[in-house]
Amino acid sequence: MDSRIVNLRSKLDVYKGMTGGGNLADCPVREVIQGLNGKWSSLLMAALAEQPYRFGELRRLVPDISQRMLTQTLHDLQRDGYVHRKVFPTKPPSVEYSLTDLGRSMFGALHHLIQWAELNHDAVRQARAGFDATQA
Amino acid sequence: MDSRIVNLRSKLDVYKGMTGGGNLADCPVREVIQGLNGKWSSLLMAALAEQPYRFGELRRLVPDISQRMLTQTLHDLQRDGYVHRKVFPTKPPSVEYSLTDLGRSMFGALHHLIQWAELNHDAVRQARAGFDATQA
DNA sequence: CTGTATCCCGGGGGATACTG
DNA sequence: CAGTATCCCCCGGGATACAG
Repeated sequence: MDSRIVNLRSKLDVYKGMTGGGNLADCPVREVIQGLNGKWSSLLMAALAEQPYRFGELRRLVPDISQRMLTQTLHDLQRDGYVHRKVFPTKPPSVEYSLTDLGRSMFGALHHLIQWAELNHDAVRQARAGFDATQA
Repeated sequence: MDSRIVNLRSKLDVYKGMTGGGNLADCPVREVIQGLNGKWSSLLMAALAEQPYRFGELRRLVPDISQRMLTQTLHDLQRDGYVHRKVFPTKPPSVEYSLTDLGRSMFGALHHLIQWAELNHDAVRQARAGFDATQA
């Protein structure tokens, strides 16, 4: 069996998470991808991939995030199973956020994209500049 | 030199695209990542990774995208250098969209995330369901 | 210290109609 | 066929104030 045959499965079908007639509206892959679409999701994943952090540490680490969005993004990441929230019943209370196994697994994939962006952001910048120049 | 030393470079620093005191506000990696944050960007990249498509073909391929967002998303992807737009001066005119080398390179990285999503969306779904159950 | 609760604004994104 | 143009709505996300 030619391995190219395998590759004939449409990348769009892979995206849809199903082959052929699947309804694109509610497709599982899109749900997952959009969970990372927030302004701060991937950044916080990168931070927590480094080590567990407390709430205040994260806030200092990412100075331009609002308290509201930090809470909400962590909440969303926890909901999707990427982040574990551990409360220490001290006074005043402290909370530690860390990646779950699922979160580390997901970041392994996300990391490729981040590394690509680091290596190629110059090319993207130039593409934008060139494109904008012609549109002027 | 211990290879673990290399890994000591903070994943957050990698994300910032600079080490240490970089300003997180305007960091190149974030710019690139957010270029893919749109609702339709990654989906269209997946489609065009398969093969070049004409405008109308894409619209039929993704029935739930509005004409406006298809135009705009393709425009944005072209601006970032991922997509090439080729006009055939026929009557009526036809336009073909395809990935550039940069686009194919970027999709190579994005593909990891899409594949991960396909393999693990069940786990994410369950995490969400479990989380929502406790919050009820 | 770690959050909610409100208020508010800008922009992403849908529906529809019109043009080359 | 492949777009623009316009209108409009919703919600992501910031600022601020309050609470356990």
